[in-house]
Amino acid sequence: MLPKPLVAASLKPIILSLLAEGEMYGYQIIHRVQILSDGKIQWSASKLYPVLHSLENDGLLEALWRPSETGPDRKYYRLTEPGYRALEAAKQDWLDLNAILSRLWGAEWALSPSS
Amino acid sequence: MLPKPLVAASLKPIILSLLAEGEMYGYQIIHRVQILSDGKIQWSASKLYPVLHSLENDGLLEALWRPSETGPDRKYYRLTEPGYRALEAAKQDWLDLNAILSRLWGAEWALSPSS
DNA sequence: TAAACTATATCGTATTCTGATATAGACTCT
DNA sequence: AGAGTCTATATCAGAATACGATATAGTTTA
Repeated sequence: MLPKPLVAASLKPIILSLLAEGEMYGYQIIHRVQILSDGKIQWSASKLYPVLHSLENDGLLEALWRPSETGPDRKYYRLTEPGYRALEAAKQDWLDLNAILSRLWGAEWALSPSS
Repeated sequence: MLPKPLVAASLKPIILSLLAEGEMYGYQIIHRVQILSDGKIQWSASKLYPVLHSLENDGLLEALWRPSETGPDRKYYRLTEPGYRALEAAKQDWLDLNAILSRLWGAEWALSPSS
């Protein structure tokens, strides 16, 4: 399990990244992140849903209800155009911070993205 | 300026890293971080001091007052042995998170630390 | 002697987080 | 049919955290 501040810092970037790959619903995101992170990140529903609502409110996501074949309806989210731009900005922030840390932790920490 | 959650996530790791290079006092840390980050991270005194106290309380830092030639006394901090270990743990956490993000953002984001 | 700068410290509000709880559809079992 | 479980979204209230404002105080400048 990663420390709380790291989990908090990666929350929005990860949501945006997952949705950039295709639409997903809340529970699905939680399970996907659990797998993706080898269990190092575990989001609760009460953590995820308010963030989804706030991203939707900011116009970065849009939601659509779809029926499930095996349970209650699901609310699928997908990225809007501003959402894609926010994702690029988030990547750049991460790049900036890694650059700062690489000044402290040495060259082997430096990322060299093609962008 | 980096987003608030990223600043929060990097706060303790950066403090530990700076002090691993030698003892420093609060104001000095604030100025150093400002330079180090090209202004992308700007800590206020009211943000830094409580964190220094909490790290000291956790036994990761120890403090010693020294006179200044040009103003009020300064409280210098240095890493304790647990502090050095906490720094290594923080680096590992960062490494883990970058690995997770690299699964989303592609191979060019992967760090290959010698560790 | 007053203003400006350095330096540490803390308070009280504001914000953010999250465990607990609510709602509800579908499925299983007896 | 009723009870229990699982999936799924949603919200609230207390807890934890963040931070602007403010306080204290020594030194320097004017």
